[in-house]
Amino acid sequence: MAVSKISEFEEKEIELADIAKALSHPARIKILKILAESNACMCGEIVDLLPLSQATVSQHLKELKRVGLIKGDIDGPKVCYCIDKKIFEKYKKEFESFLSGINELNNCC
Amino acid sequence: MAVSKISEFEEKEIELADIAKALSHPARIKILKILAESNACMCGEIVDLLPLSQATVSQHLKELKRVGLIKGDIDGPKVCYCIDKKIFEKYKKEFESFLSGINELNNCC
DNA sequence: CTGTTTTATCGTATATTTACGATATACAAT
DNA sequence: ATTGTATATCGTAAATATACGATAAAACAG
Repeated sequence: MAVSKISEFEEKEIELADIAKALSHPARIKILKILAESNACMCGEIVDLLPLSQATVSQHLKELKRVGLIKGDIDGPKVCYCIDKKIFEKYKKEFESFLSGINELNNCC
Repeated sequence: MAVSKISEFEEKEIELADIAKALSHPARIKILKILAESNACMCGEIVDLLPLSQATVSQHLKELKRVGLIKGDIDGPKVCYCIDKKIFEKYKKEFESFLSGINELNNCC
């Protein structure tokens, strides 16, 4: 049991769910805010702004990288993370299109 | 270990992550689409449109109910599910506001 | 009351996520 | 070469999510 059935859904549904999954932890929401609103971008700076260990923050950064929302530029021994504008914009549009589609409802109750 | 640190984040970040979590499975994306685009709303009808068992679909409906995105009106032995327009609209706005805020970036790399 | 239909919940197995310490790696400076 | 700094990865423990069969509960039909 608990064999994943995700592959039995449509590509679009899987993608939307995957983007949502990347945003489904407050640490990852906060990381995106930090990258957007402050000048902080080094992994270490982000760690200092979160109530989590360096290893755990690194894992959250990896999840954001997995879906492409952020990318990391190596700068000597450090890594400068930033939002991938292009991919972020693409996902933002897809998500908003989904949400707007849901809003034109024919509610039966 | 694996003691949750979620309570150490800000209320807004927790809420956004929680909405995203509710949308983080293709079955739940599809359920919302079904409720919006078709006349189906009974639990049984939804089950017939998904590649999952009745018990599993019921669990996914419960998760969507948990955050308030849908509600279920009891109709005899059946339950008619529908999107809670008010809460959906509220969350939609919060999410879009978050996404737009991220878009005005001061990228350092 | 009995049987049928519909949905929720329980119990359970497995998979995935979250979290961290320890360690490895990669580079810069001395 | 050695030392220090920054980050990723490994190993592991605990928590949560996913999935389903079986069963319970609720409401109606006959």
